Amino acid sequence: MPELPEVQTVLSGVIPKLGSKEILGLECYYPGTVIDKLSPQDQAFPARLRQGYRRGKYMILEMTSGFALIIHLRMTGKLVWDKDDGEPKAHERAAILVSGGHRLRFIDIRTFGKITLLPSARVHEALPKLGAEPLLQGFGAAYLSEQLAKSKRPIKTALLDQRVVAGLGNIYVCEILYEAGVNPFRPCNELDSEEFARIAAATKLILAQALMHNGTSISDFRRVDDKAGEFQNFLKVYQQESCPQGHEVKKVKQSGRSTYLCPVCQK
DNA sequence: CAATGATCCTGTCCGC
DNA sequence: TGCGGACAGGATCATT
Repeated sequence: MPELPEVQTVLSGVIPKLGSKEILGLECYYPGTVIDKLSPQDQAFPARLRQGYRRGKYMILEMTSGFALIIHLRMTGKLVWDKDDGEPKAHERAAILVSGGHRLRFIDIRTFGKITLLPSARVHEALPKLGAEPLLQGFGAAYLSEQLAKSKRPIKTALLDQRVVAGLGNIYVCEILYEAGVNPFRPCNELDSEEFARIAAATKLILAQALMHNGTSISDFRRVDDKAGEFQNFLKVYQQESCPQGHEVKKVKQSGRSTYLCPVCQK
């Protein structure tokens, strides 16, 4: 599922495709996929891309017209660069039309993904409250400890909370906690500063490695050019039978989600 | 306020 | 071969 490394990988592919081409419009083929916050007389198109950036799992495309698109892939969303034959493909919920006969197809089997069109000045208020960017300096052992030291929540649940850390999902949280040697069920308030430090370091390490390998193609994640990521080849516990030490990996339900862990390596 | 559960949705896989 | 059910899980909203 698209988490920070996958979203960043998709965005890094989208930016050069749009390049200096003209963005002609935004079409919606499934009710609710496009959230249009403009009044009818507003002119968002045509425009060019001014800048594209990521915040948590959100992609933000700011256009020269002063308007912006916020794109969230949720679970099955994909952005596919393709020739424009004027027809939406299977599961295509929306499309960004581009000059030169191309379109960026928003393909999303389970329809949870969203594209929001709004004035650039309102992007900040339109995004939900998000925690620290895990790859930036503000995120570290001190931040995690400050955020979580008093919480009784299991550490895994806390790391999935986008208000604490922006961009983590089920796959990377499982991998991070294995790397840190911390059991996902441990309550946050029972973790010591050394364990918070290991979790923070593991977060940065795992995300950097995943980014280097263009994300994880579990199920059907693809880049804009339809290439798969490669980090699935480096997973140590998620959907694995045994950990690198040869211990059996356990799969257990934790607040409705599958948690993969090695009970021997993770204390 | 914190924690849990339901909800949205469809393709895939498993057992019978 | 077909069918029902479990499962996948990000984010939001409702409930306890």
